Amino acid sequence: MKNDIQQTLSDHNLKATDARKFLLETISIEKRPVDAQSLIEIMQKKLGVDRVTIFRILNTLTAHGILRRLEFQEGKARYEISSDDHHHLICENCGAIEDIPDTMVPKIEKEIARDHDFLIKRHTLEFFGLCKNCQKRVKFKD
Amino acid sequence: MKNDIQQTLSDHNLKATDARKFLLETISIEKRPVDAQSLIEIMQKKLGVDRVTIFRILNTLTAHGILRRLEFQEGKARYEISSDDHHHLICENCGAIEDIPDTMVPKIEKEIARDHDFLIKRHTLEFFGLCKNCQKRVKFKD
DNA sequence: TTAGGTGCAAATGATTTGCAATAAT
DNA sequence: ATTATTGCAAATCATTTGCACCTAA
Repeated sequence: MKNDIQQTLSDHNLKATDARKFLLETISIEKRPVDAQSLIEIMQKKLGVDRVTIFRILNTLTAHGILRRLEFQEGKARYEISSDDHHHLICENCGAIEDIPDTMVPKIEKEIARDHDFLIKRHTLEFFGLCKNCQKRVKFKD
Repeated sequence: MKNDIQQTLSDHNLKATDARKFLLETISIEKRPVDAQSLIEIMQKKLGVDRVTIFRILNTLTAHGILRRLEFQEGKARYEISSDDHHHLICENCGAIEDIPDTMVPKIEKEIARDHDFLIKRHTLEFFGLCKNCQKRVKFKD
């Protein structure tokens, strides 16, 4: 009996190496998208995996659509398990990230396809601002 | 009589140096968001400006809201003059970038502010896919 | 067994930092 | 005259590449 992760990998004809399994487990557990550096720190301790391997795994899994690569204007990428389309509310003060479902964009995309004759394959929609808690604490809101 | 660019800079208490004026002119002329490297190549020839200066100008002008920093998942930033909110249709084949007006997101933002108690300060919405021309030419559309 | 993965060293590309020299107001 | 801005050299950070060795299927 294969578990979810093993199954996912074998579905994509990817070898189920320790590094890949551990990386997928770690990302699954994290509630917010993680950057390569976090994974490197965790996996270097636990498994002795080289940083290069982690970048390679992230690329492979992203290419296979198992992971989704995100950019929050930090000069580095973050990754999350691919799941239903959703967006992120990113607090610029504490870094909290909340997921919100994607309800409007599919509609917009149809209009765009029609009006601009553009074939949309993917999109990114992120909101930056202050979460509930930080609104109380931060003085300069604008 | 100050021109637009000089006026903008002085409004922000920024000195109107040749490098800044030239950079703003160049970005104004470009129809699509430019990356630092393009500016470096242009400005190094024309004015002999150092690359570091260009990065610093981009940071300063972005901090003052004169420019807007964009990330199209290329591992580098692009910049455009801050203007009305709009989004981009980015062709993954030829790199063409088309602007489209932002009509829906303001509505969405109100709902989010209400439902999630999140203070939105800015957002990014980009669509990736194939432009009209490339749809005809590219074989593997998915 | 064997194609696909990984480690290590070194390279690349984008962007930043420190400090002394320089120019805009 | 002052303070902001620039140039130059060197550093940092994220990510990639080449190649020999290793291992999951």
